[in-house]
Amino acid sequence: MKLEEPQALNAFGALSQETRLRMVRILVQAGPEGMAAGAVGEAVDASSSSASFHLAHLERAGLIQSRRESRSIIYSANFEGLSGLVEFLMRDCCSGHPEVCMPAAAVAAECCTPANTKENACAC
Amino acid sequence: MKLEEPQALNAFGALSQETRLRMVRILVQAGPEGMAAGAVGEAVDASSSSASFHLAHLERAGLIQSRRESRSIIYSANFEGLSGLVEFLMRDCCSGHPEVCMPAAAVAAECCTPANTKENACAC
DNA sequence: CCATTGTTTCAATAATTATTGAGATATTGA
DNA sequence: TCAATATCTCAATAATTATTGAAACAATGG
Repeated sequence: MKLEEPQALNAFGALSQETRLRMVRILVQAGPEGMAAGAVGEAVDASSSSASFHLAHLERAGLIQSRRESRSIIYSANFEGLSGLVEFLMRDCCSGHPEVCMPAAAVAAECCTPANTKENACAC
Repeated sequence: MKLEEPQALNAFGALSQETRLRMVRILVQAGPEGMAAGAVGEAVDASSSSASFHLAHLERAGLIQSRRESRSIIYSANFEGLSGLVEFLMRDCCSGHPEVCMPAAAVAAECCTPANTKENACAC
C-alpha cells in the first residue's frame, strides 16, 4: 500500500507512544487471527478506555484493523499498512539512498529463515 | 546502528511532525555535505528559533547530526540512524514478518538503479 | 575591540495529545 | 425482555509539545 505523506505522519505519530508501540508488537505476534480489544488492553496494562483510545488511534493510522466477532472487537495487525510505512521511510523519506536500503535488504534476507517460512507463505 | 526502543520512540516522534519530516527529506537530499541551519529553516519556512528547536529534536532522535563550520552550524542526515529505524520497524516492531519484509526487499532492489549508484558507492 | 552574522536558549503562551471515570451502545444467553 | 459482558464515547483534566519574540552566545572581518 502506497502511503501518502499525511498518512505517514499519522503512522509515525501512532508509533511514537509506548503503549501503542507495544500494542502493535503484540498484534503483529498475534498474526491475522488478532486479539480482542480487552486482551490487548490487558497485555499492555491499560484501562479499557485508554486501550480503546490507543487502538482507535492505531486504526486511524492504518497500522491495525478491527472486526466485530460476537461481543468482542478483534484487532489485528495491518501488514499492508506496516510495510507501507517501511516503504515510505525507504523511498519517500530517504530517497532510496543505498545507505538506508542496503541494511534493510539484509534484514529482508534474514526474514526467510525456517522459523518464518514455516508459518507464513514466504516466497523468498 | 541497533536502535533500542526508547530511541525508536524518539525517532518516530521526531518524524511525526510535518516540519521535521520535511527537514529530514531535505537533509537526505543534501547528502553528507549537509546544509546550514539557516538554509534548512528557510527551505521549510520556519523561524530561526523554530528551526533550531526542530533540528535539535531530530538530532536528539539520532536522525541527523551537526558540525560547526565557521559561523554556521551544518546539519546532515544520519544515515545510520535512519537505516536503524527501518531495521527496527522490520525486525523489532514487525518481528520480521515476511509480509513486511518482502515489499521492503523490493524497494531495496530498486535502490540500485544507475541514478543512485552513480553518486553513491552501492555494492548491490 | 566592535559590529555583523548565524545560531541557540529561554520564558511565556498556545496547541495538541493522553488519562480518567462515568455513562452509552451493542451483543448474547437466560 | 433482562442482566451480563465487551467495548466505545464523552467531558474534564493533566501532560506534553510547538510557537513566538527577546535576549544570549559564538565566530568572523574590519
